[in-house]
Amino acid sequence: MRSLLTVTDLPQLLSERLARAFADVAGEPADPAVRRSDRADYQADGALSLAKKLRRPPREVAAEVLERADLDDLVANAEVAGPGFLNLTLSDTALSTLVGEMAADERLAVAQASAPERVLVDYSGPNVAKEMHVGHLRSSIIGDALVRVLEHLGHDVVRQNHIGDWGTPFGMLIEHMIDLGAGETAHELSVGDLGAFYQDARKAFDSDEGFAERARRRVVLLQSGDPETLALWRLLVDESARYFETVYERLGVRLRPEDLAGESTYNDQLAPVIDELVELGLATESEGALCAFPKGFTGRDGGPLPLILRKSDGGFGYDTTDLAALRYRVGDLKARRLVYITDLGQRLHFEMVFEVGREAGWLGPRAHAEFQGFGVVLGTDRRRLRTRAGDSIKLIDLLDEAVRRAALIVAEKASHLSAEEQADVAAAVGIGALKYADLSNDRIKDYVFDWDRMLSFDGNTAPYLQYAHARIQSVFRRGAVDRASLKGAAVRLTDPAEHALALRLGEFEGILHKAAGVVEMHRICGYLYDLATAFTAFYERCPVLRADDDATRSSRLALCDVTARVLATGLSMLGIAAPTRM
RNA sequence: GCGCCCGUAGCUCAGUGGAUAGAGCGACAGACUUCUAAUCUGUUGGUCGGAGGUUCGAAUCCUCCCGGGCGCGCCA
Repeated sequence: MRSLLTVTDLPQLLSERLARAFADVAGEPADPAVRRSDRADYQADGALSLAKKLRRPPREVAAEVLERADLDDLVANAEVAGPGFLNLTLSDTALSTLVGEMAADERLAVAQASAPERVLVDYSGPNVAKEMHVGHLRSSIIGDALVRVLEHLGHDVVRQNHIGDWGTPFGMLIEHMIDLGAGETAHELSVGDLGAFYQDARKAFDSDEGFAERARRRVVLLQSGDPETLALWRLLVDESARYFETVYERLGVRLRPEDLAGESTYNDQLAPVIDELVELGLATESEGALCAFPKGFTGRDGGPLPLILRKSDGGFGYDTTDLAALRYRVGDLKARRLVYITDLGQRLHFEMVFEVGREAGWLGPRAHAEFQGFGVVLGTDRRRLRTRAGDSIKLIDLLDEAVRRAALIVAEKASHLSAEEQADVAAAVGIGALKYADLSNDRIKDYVFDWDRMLSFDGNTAPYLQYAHARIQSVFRRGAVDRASLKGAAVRLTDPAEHALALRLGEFEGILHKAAGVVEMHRICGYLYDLATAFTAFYERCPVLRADDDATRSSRLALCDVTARVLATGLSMLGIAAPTRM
């Protein structure tokens, strides 16, 4: 039987304890269905469905479960209520023990996975020589947050930045680079003027037949491995990669050059992959192209829907590349869980890729792939976020504006800080607000982008959480408290607000597991907001530095310390900084 | 045409089988010689898009309909 010393996930702990009793009563495993409750700390609703199965009165079943459950060390009060709910109130001593465990541990008693899983996360995926936009923002920060949580939980994470670094556009891009000269190209790309570079190349391609012809020839040279062409291509890719790095650095997304695994990575695997699919009988000739028809997908005409393995002109498209990437990730990188984070528009494509992967035996018992898509970013007019001219907004412009707006607020409200500190805080608040606005919404839904709302210090925003964190820090400063000394502090909960705060603290670990499992970072956001709310209620009611006696004071300081660390750790899981002064 | 996703308070969003559906903003009324008022307290506000169904119990599961978005063979 697990105790508070090994588990800091309260609902899970209660669930485990009750599960034994439920199993005894049911004669087989039965879900206790533990939930938060507004009538107690938690409620367990499992007796109702179990009663139905056993054809017994629900309250009688609930009472028997309670009779058999071993909850004495955790629960102060447990009773059958309503039609057969079990209302559970945690004991203050149990919660004190739990907070004490968190206070004494660097990791806030969040366990590392005993059986780490190799998880591959595919995210960000910008295109070479093209500007990054809001779509890359979502993929980048959701992926980054997922990676941070998985790593914190002790998993073995492989990041893959599947950049667009191959294909027919590179003919025109390389020719445009030749026209500009390498030096000028490097300059344009390094200063982040990729939009102009790409558009100029496109313009030349569309308006100048001679250029278009050169571009087409250049594609052939590129695909045939012409050394000079490859060198030019390499330059283009390297310059773009450098640019991506500066954006990631600015955003606080921890993608590195070694995480790059663009489409070109799989060039020499395309033919072998096709050979394997042919051998397995999964490839079919159709309309001059070689196709795979995964089971269960139909097209406009009601016929089977293909992935094009080899185009009728002999070339390869992204279907083949994504299949090769899948095979490589499972076979060579040994990933057991693969998470793809792209916009929802690509769902069908990836579901088809995964189905072929299953039919080919790459996926199955040894590995599974998940498509975790996200919705689009809308303006306050409820239409896709764009510039007034109708272009997609450059990601870097968005970052600049976030920090600029935050700086105005900081200058007004934190004039007591030095100019340098103000700049740091503005960056943390601006970028944090931008990321939090995205992460705090359900990934699958579209969300409305609104500067005023995301930068507000009220409500479920990054600035509110950052401020809550900074306020706690100021308590330590004001009281000249050595936080290290709080590690062994005895926690005593007396006020209901302390009890409520401790409950929320005891849910941290479980939230991380849940968020990583279903790739829903907004669960972490909602949790941190609840925690901050519980803290401010505590802070309003319970004097800390002015507590009546030393024992209460040190207990409350320990609550402050653990809360601050959960907030900072939680925000860091989201890739958001928590300044100590604001 | 077929498929996928979304529809919850005036606005922005939580809540996916449990008790009276929650939060922030807005509006209204309060609380600062501050442990940081960048905060907090209270009031206001909902036929959970609609109609059937399953269930002891449905915002949540099923079916149909309405509205919005996206996708459906050689672009990614």
